[in-house]
Amino acid sequence: MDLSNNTIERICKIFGYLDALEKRGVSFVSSKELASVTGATEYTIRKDISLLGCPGYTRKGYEVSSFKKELGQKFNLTRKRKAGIVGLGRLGTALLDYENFQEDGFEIVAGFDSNVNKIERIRTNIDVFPVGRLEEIVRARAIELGIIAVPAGAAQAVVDRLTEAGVKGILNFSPVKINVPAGIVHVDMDFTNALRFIAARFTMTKNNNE
Amino acid sequence: MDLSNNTIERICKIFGYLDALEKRGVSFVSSKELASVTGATEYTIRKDISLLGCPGYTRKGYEVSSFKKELGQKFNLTRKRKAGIVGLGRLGTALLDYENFQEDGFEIVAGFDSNVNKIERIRTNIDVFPVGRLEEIVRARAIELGIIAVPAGAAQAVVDRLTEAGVKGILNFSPVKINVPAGIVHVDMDFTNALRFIAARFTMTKNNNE
DNA sequence: TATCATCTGTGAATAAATTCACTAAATAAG
DNA sequence: CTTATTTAGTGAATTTATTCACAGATGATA
Repeated sequence: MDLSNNTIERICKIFGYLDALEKRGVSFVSSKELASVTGATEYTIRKDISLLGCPGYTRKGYEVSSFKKELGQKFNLTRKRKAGIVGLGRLGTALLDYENFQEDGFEIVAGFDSNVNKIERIRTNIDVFPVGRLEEIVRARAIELGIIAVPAGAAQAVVDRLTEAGVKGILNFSPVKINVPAGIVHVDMDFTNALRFIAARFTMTKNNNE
Repeated sequence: MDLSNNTIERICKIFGYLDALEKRGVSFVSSKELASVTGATEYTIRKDISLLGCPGYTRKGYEVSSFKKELGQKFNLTRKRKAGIVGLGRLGTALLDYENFQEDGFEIVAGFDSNVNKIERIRTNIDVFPVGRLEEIVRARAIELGIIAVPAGAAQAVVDRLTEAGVKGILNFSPVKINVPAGIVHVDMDFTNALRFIAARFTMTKNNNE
């Protein structure tokens, strides 16, 4: 199977939506509804789903719980993934206790910071360590995902250490481009860049009379 | 001018990189270097830039400061944009003091929360208000960008109020799909979905023997 | 000064992604 | 029971995005 990033992104959104539908007790969902959730068209959604080989039912749509289950299996979204957060500033500590991670199949099993005093002051249920113990803890706890919330200047060094220690994916909140070895998946969450994108789109929008 | 989202995204990344180069005193940058920063190829970068009509110089590349200046003008990235944050939980308060916003042309001029007690406890230099005063403050301070950091259930109502009050762009940190009126630009920053995307890509990666 | 290497710019070619147009099936309505 | 409506599935057509191939330019080198 060789799916494009766009397709995978849509499927991930769909998975989250199916989860919400399931909790609400909804049993079927149409490609049209999924289209509106993902921002794609119903054609694209049906193409995506047909690539996965999941069945839909005429005049009903896709059966929520079995569809979700199948996506979970196909993309290994059922098993809990262990993650560690490096950098426990304002953002890092906020992420430590971000409830949605825990609810949605991800488990934060460690936090790291270079400032030992800060570590002692942090009040959280999650174990926090000095960054010197990063490799040790990543290995010991089989951490698969690294979440980077350190300042820009420290990001690449953290990436190198995380990947060296065996992390397979990285979610990067630092506002710099990071280099990861081949085979390591990473996603950048650059807040400033997102705001810039929005501002840039202002100027592209019709009837823009600023 | 009619640029694709992909192009605008690359341009935004380039703008940020140019800013960093300028601070380092670098005067020229090649399409190859910009390609590695954005994750695109040098061909794509040159196409993007040629769409904008910015000049490059043979055997030198693009002149950093004039290129940055021109991008700033074309996309209105020079003027400071005012933003407000709604929802002052862990994440919202972290964003209130996120230094990079201030450095990069965005100014957080207000925070809002529904919990009045919480508002009194928050220690920050930014003015915080009960969410009841949202429309009033958005209008009074000419806030253009809304940053949403409220729980999922409250997100759509906040979107409606922000857009009604005249906000032109929204950065959504809540993990639900929001509906915005036509003409309003928005970007979703769904952390859980980003982790899901990474996990899903694990299964697509070659030599994946988990 | 002649040659070489490098870098942009861009039309053409290719590849990728999306949309269309239509079929088939199943439920609902009359 | 018949007809209309809704919904998935999918090959073909279209559109969009990327890459290629190469011309043109300029600084470096010998």
